[in-house]
Amino acid sequence: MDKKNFYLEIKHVDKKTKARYGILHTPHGDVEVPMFMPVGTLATVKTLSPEEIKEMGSGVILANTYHLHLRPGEDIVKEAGGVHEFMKYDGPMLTDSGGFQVFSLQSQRKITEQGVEFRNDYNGDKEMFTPESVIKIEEAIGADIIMSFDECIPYPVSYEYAKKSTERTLRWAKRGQEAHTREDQALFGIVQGGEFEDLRGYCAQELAKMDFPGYSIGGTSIGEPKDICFKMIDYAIKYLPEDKPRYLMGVGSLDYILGGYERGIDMCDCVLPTRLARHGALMTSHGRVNIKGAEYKCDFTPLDPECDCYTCRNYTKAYLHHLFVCNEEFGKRLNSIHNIRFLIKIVEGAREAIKEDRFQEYKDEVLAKYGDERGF
RNA sequence: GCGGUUAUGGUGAAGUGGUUAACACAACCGGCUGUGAACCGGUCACUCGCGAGUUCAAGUCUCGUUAACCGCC
Repeated sequence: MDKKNFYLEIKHVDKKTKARYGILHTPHGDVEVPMFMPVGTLATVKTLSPEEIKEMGSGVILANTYHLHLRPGEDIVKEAGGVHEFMKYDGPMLTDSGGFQVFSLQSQRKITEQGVEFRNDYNGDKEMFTPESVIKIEEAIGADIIMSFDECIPYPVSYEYAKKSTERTLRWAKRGQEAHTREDQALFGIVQGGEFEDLRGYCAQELAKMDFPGYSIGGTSIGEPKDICFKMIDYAIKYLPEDKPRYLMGVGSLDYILGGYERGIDMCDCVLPTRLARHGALMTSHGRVNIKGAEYKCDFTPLDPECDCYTCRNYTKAYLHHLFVCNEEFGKRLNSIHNIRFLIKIVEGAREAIKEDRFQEYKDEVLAKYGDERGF
């Protein structure tokens, strides 16, 4: 990886926490960290156009190697000119490797040292993902940041299994790194290790030795308690190089996001805001709003008067309620615009707070306001 | 006027005389964390048109009655 193409420029570290503010330079532009990345599995953030995503202030968006391999196939994405050209998004992009699908589709696959066997449900073919083949697919897709092929270890899990799996994930990281050829893509290593301090530490140290341009912390937000998630970060992050970006995978509720930033995380992603939006759960400055509720039928006020998004500037809760009840696509879109913007605005506030050495206060204030038991 | 058919929640309806009246939609309330997710879960008929009867036991059988629909005068 050419250092001129991709690097993290740390501008400021919060005096009282490990939170850091910086600029991540990528082949498709510079973005500020810490940041939140919306998920666009199939080369689309469901219901949203690239213009809408940009207007929300989103830095990077994700796509998924496993899903794009199945449909339409990486060769078609490559023929289109790469994922940016394919979906007409010229900002930075990241592809997840399919490691999470090894976890979420676990009933239909078999893990071996070589890789993961699975069945292509669209044509019935038996296929195998290996650390090398996944990198090859990610190169064809062409995102700016790509992930190593890993196994996302379930929670809870035995120490023996976590150890075996983590060692294998490390070998896979090495194999992926050796297979990676494109100079304009940053390949991240992924720290696994379950909830075990020694395994997390060992995995982080071994990955650090391999000198990746960035590091992910994986195996998080899969049902483990919050304190365990934070420990998994702490166990790993002290061994990760300061000057490289750290990506906390799959984390999307406010307490986890801000808790991650507090510990030195630079980027995280989650389907939560977009999925909640499509299912009618909206994140607002006065708590969660289930827009399908009958109480909004005649509520002609904006969803969140404190929000500057397109939805809140133009539409009422009564209208959003109506669209949801009628299962109208436009409702899902307006809801998604709002939830992502809401989250990104809080992240923007976090960046400002870090610059002014008041991240702790900001976090406490935000969580006191939104992050209660019915929070998000 | 005569003969026949039907009658079960807001709706569409299941329901050999035997616990708690199936299921679906609607309604109401939740959930969703590197998206197999326009998804998933919960609540919603102390009662089967009405009235008698038979029976240990009736939404189910019998009689009467009312209503709707279909025939025939």
